[in-house]
Order: sequence, then structure tokens, then C-alpha cells
Amino acid sequence: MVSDANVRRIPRESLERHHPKGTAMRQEAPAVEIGLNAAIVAVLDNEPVVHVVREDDTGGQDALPSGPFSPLKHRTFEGGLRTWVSDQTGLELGYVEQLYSFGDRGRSAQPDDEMPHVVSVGYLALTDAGQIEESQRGSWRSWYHYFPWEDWRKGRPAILEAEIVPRLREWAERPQHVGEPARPIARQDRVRMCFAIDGAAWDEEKVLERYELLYEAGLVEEARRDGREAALAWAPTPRLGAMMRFDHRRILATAIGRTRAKIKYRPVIFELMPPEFTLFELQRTVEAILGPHLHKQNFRRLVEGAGLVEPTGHMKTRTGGRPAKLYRFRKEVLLERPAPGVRVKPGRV
Amino acid sequence: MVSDANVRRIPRESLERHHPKGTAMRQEAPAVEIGLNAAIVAVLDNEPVVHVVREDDTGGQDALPSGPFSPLKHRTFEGGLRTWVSDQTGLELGYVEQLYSFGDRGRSAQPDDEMPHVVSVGYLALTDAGQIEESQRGSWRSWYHYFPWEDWRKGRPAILEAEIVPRLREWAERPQHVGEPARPIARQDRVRMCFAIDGAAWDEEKVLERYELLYEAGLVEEARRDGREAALAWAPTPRLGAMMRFDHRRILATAIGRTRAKIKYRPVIFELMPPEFTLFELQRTVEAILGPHLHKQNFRRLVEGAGLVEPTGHMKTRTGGRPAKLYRFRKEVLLERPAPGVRVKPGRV
DNA sequence: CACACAATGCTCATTGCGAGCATATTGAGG
DNA sequence: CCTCAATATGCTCGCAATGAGCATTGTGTG
Repeated sequence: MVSDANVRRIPRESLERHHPKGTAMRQEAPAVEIGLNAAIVAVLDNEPVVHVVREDDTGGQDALPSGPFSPLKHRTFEGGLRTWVSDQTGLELGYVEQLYSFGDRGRSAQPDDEMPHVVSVGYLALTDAGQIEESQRGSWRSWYHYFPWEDWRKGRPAILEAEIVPRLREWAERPQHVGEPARPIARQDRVRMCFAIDGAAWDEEKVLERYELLYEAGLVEEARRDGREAALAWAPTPRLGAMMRFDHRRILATAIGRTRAKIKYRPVIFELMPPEFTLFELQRTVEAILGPHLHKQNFRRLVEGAGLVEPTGHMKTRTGGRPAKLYRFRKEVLLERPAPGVRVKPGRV
Repeated sequence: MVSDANVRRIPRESLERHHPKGTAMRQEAPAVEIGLNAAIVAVLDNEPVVHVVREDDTGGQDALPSGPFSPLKHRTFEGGLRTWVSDQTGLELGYVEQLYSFGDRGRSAQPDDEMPHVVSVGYLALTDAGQIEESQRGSWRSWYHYFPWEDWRKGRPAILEAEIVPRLREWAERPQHVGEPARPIARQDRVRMCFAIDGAAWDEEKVLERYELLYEAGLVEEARRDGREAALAWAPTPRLGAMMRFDHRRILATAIGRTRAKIKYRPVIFELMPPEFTLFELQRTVEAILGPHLHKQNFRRLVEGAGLVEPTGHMKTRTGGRPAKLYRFRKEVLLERPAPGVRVKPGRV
């Protein structure tokens, strides 16, 4: 337990900056600690992987690299994040983007809790797998290890019909707890939309919505850990993906959803590629991120036609067939089009 | 000045939760204060407006409704925000969405500063203008009051050629300051893309990029207030939009950009509409948000064809011409399409 | 040297969308 | 009542983007 002295009282003048006209608010605001978390993503051997830190002393839960934000040392969140990641993993991040700030970390904290409150700011970082050294490989895990139901590369994952959908259907039919916020959309419909049942289309971007639904229904281990009531009512459930520390799986879900959305309108896919690549390698990388197979010829037409790439003049010979032209990212596309990206249609299966 | 006692030291055990394996980090992290800020948007008489609080005692700067996050009172950020807004303005918010967390508030704080560090979490809220009472009208201002260059409803705003572009061109040609981060994209190209010169297309979603460019170039008052070096080198510049308190204009820029992007793939436009409306009223609202004129017949085809609306059976007669059918938002569309929205193509002029 | 395997080139039907013409209904003014 | 201005609404045409599939070109291998 942390002593009461750690709950700092913010002086009046600080509050005044918020409410110079003296509104009704008078209470003092305790300070909080800000945790910076990075979901560092790469594509390694056609598998989307995320960097994790194993924590042997806490039952082997995986965690994202993270550390507290210190305004005395870090000028910006992003700067602080880069410092932490560099210290903890040795990686120098390239592309970094803020995802979301979670105020109800792990949702386990009670309002009267005396623990210093921790707020999570999640970040997405994309890295070329070529940077990963052999010795570091063990620290990277497929993101489908944590979200098996998101992996549609071999068709609809069996875990959906076998484990998830029946339990969600049952949950949807149970009466809601009193005090639970009335949702504008019924449970039934949320399940239908999120998990593509009864003819609804699978939307690969709804990663977070699906995870939060499973959490609400008490079907992921984090819900049980955090003591959700709904979870207590449950018979033992098979492990639906690997648990992570704190709210890190939620942050990772946000990261996956954002990556899947973003490659469609920003050329961030090239952050995951080596400097030179064949068009088919590019396609495999996109498929690793999004899921199902794309039409090869059309993918080529799309990418070339959009001016996203240009040939380097070199060839790759060991393709197993005819040699392939090597391409590089064509940076000028950023100056030509307002929203360049791999505009693959959602809802393919 | 705030006494040193206000810089709370976080105890070791708190840090340990971040770094159980004992990495190299040992310094203590001071706590920070989290400010919640709301950009509350409505469309009033075909004008996009934002709720502002006037602050007569600080030179009349406008501010967004805001208040500190208190984990003791607020279970979530969003809950805290709703409480603050309700207390300060009497508004009960409907649609609310988190925008971004700004760690370098106002960018004026130095790393060695002893002021309690304030982090801004910005939110976007959308409201039906019908909720606004007559007496409250004075608290709402057109968002183009703060961003005149964003208003393309009467064609390309004159302020661009007259004031902005020439100064930006000059700024782009000046050598960068030493110590300034080397940007992957040259100043010249950033100006070109952001402000649609030399044949580049105007991207109405790049609101934040444009504001940040003007800030960097020292052309908005906030930059001068915050003591940017670049700004000091400048001869007096005409007022480019109205300044706001702290980083509120940056938050508003984020809000505008997000709104413009979001109505294209989520039916949030209906948060701004009364329960019944004509298709032309809907079009005017979209145009207020996005800018230029849309083709009336095609807009109708788009909206009806996407199943976004359904006729109520009622008619509106005082249209100035033939009476118009009244429509309502068709909620079922959420269950049918993965990303329903007013899919207007960007880059129209 | 034929074959398997990929890479690459091209066609064709369908759809989506920009643009404009045409018609239907009102209220206002003579 | 009649005409006109203004708006609502319906429909067509043509181009561009896209999904799907066939055909051809090069390499490595047995």
C-alpha cells in the first residue's frame, strides 16, 4: 500500500487555471501517474509480431514495453516513450503514433482506491523486421497469439464457432446487470456485428470492439483477473488468446485495429518492409496484417497505379519461379495524393 | 510559483510495476495533472459552432470547457468530462469521443520547470443545435472564427493568398534553426501539401497539420505567446484567426479534422441533426462541416442509396419551393454495413 | 529439354460516381 | 387565374475504378 502522502493535492492556483471564473468546482484534484506503453509491430516471415517483455515473476504474463512519463526528463510523450523503449529493449523506434489514453487502467481500480492512479497512453510503433536480430527473436510474438479469432488467413477461425459465438449468444440473452450502462445497441446486435454471424460481414478493423465485448462478457482472462461480476458467473472457459499484463491486451487490440485501418489511407505499410521488396512480398505483408487473400494481379495494378512504388531496376531471382522486379516505396506519392494507401476493400472473405 | 512540495515523488514500488525486472531506470517520476477538454460542436443556422467560455479576466481569450481529471471522483475520463461540462455549461453531452492526449501543453513548459505539469486530453462532442437555448447562443462561436482559412464554402478563402501563403513561403526558405528536429518532409513540401498551392489538392481533413505548420512558422498568436524563437523574428502579422487559451486551439483543430474525417465512415452527422430533416438540410450540414458545395442530386442518391435515412412520411412545406420529404436517421444501417457514412470524395473544390 | 512455378500483361463485365437534363410542386406577384 | 422564381425530385450518360479470370513470359529443376 502506498501512504496517503502520495496523493498530492493540487493547489488552488492550479485549479484556477482551469476555472478562472470560479465555477462551482472546489475540490482538489489528486495527481496521477502516466504510463507510456508501446505496441511495437513488425512482420516477420509473413507473421505480424509484437514486441513483448516476459515477466517470469508474475506468472509469465507478457507485457508491452512501458514506463512512466516524467515531465522533468521528457519534453513530450513520444520522446519519453522512445527513451523507455530504447532502454528496455535496445530498439530505436522509427514510425510512432499515439493510439489512445485509457483512464480506467485495467478497470480494477476503485474510485476510493488509495493506490496512485495510473493512466495508460498507448502508442503504436511500426518497424522493419530486418532490424530484428536473431538473439532478439524470442521477444516477438505473433499478435494472433493474443487474438486467435482475428486470424482469417486460413478462412474463418474455428475458435469462433467452437468457443466464442455460443458463449456470446448465451451472454446476449442473459439480462443485463442493474447499474450497467444502457447501451444504445442491444447485446445481440453488438455480437452480430462484431463477430459476423447471421450473415453480417466481418470487419477486420473492429479489433477493439471485439475484445471489449469479450471482456464485458467475461470471456477473457483479464476480466476474471479484474473481478468483473459477469465473469464470476461463468463456468471455466477455455483460454481465448493469451492474457497480457494490466490493460496491455486492450492497447494491443487498439494497435491492431489502427494498423489495419491506417494502411488503407496512409503508406505506413512500407514502415514494415525492407528498403527493396517484390510486389508479392508486399502483398503477403498486407495480408498478414489484414487477413484474407488478395487478388494478385489486381493488387499489383492497385499499388503500381496509385504510384505507391517504383522499380529499383534490380531483380530478385530466388522466387521459385520467374524472377521478380524489386521495388521501393515512392516517397513523392505523399506530395501528390491527399491520402495514399493500399486501398483494399474491407469485408472480403 | 508553486512550491517544490507539489512535485510528488512516486515511490519505488510504483515504478516497479512498470519495471519488475529492474531495468536501468531509477529516477523518480513526478506526478502530473490531467486536464480534460471538450470541443463541443453543433451546426447552428448552417454554421458549425463550438461552445466556448469567455474569460474576461485574461484579455478575453476564449477557452473550451475543461477541468482536471480526478480519479477519486471520476471512474473514467469520459465520466469526468461529462461532469465538468455539465457543471460549467449545463449541457448534458450525447456523443463523445476521445481525440488525443497532448503532453506538451502549450509547449511553453520547460523540462526544468517547477510548475505542476499539465497534460491535456481532448474530446470531441457532437450536439444537436436544437438543444441550444436562446440565452446560451452567445457561448457558441463559428469554428471558422478560429480557423478562417478552413472555410471554403465561398471558394478559396482570400486570407490564404493575401496573408498566409506568402509568409509561409518565406518561412520555408529560411534555414531551419539548429536543434530543430530534421523533418522527413521539407518545409517547402509541407506548405505545398497543407495549403494546396502549386497545384496540390486541398485536403479538408488536414486541419491540425495546417495549424501546427502555422504555429511552427510563428504565424499564430499562440506561438508568440509561448515564446517560439521563430515567432520573435517576425514583423507584426495580422491576426490569423482568434487565439484560444492554452492549447485549446490545437484541440479544436484536432476536433475539426476528426469530425471531417469521421462523417465519411460513421453516421455521426446525425448527431448534429434534429430528429427529422430534409435531405437538403442534411446536405447543408455536411457542407458546413466539410466545406464546398456538393452536387445535390448525387448527394441525395448517395444518402438514400446507402440506406442512411428513411422517410418519416411527413413533409416540410416552407422550403421556398416544392415541399420536401422529411427523413430520419435509419439506425439499422449500423447493423448492415461495416462503415456507414456520408462517403463524399475528398479533394473537391 | 520439358515442366512446375511465379511474375507479369491484358481483357471484360460490373459498379460507382460526376455531371447535367428534365419534371414536379410550391409560394409570390401581377 | 396566370406566370415566374425557387426548390425538390427523378433519370440518363459517360468515364473511372474494380473484381475476376485468361494468357504469356522467365527461372530453376529433374
